[in-house]
Amino acid sequence: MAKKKDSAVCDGLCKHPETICLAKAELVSDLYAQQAAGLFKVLGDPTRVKMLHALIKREMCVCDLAAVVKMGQSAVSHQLRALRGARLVKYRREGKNAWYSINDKHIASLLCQGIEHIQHP
Amino acid sequence: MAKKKDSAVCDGLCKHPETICLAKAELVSDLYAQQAAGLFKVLGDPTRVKMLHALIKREMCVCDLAAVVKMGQSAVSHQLRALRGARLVKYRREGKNAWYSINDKHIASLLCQGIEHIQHP
DNA sequence: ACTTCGTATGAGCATACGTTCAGGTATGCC
DNA sequence: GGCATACCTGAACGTATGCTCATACGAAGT
Repeated sequence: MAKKKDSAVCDGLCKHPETICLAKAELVSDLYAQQAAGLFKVLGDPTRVKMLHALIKREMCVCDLAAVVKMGQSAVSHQLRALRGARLVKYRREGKNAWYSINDKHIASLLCQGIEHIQHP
Repeated sequence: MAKKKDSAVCDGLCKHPETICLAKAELVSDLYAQQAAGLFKVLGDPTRVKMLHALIKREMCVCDLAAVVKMGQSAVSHQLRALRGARLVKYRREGKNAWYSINDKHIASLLCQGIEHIQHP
């Protein structure tokens, strides 16, 4: 009768204890998994993909970006905040304008790889 | 008085019409942005990052994966469904077990690049 | 100083996501 | 056949996400 199923199905060892042991030893840490997921999560929105894609080519200010991705200035600003938080973009103020650009070449590469991937099924 | 602000701040042309024009011309299509975001979104969860990371090294069955990432079998199965949906993993059945593995080398590379990136601030 | 313009921010709301719970479907063994 | 095992699936629930609206802030221009 006693059924404490689910996570205890194989009670930590299942049929393949050595596989589990090896995999556990090589597993990314919780922290790294969390941070990597955080990075990908920020890339995981169509609006942000478009914004970043546009910023790869050239520095742009907020209202230009809004025009390009056809979204409200507020929405764009919120998304830029997310991108800033993840250090994917940097910005500088010049008078009334804020100029944004890609912070890191690796980010551009990551994004492009993702876009390329979906084109080769 | 009349205030139709926000997306119409610069009414589509702002101060930098040629920038906007160029950026619009080079912008990724809605479809590609959507799909790329979809790909990154699937990568944007710590549990799935761990699962994929483990699957890079070796093929594993569901209950092994559950043990490794310390989650319920049901949760893992749901996540695998998402990974299957995005074609990030493939699986084969062998008797009672379902063996999962990474579907594509590009995915492994993408994931690793993400993990590496967070280690080099 | 007052207004205008570009941008940032907070509240509110609808939707999407991830986990758990409770069954449901095959497959293998007695 | 009957039962246990390995996995899948749908509903439910709390939380997170993305957009809009309204407003606030700071730098010009008058």
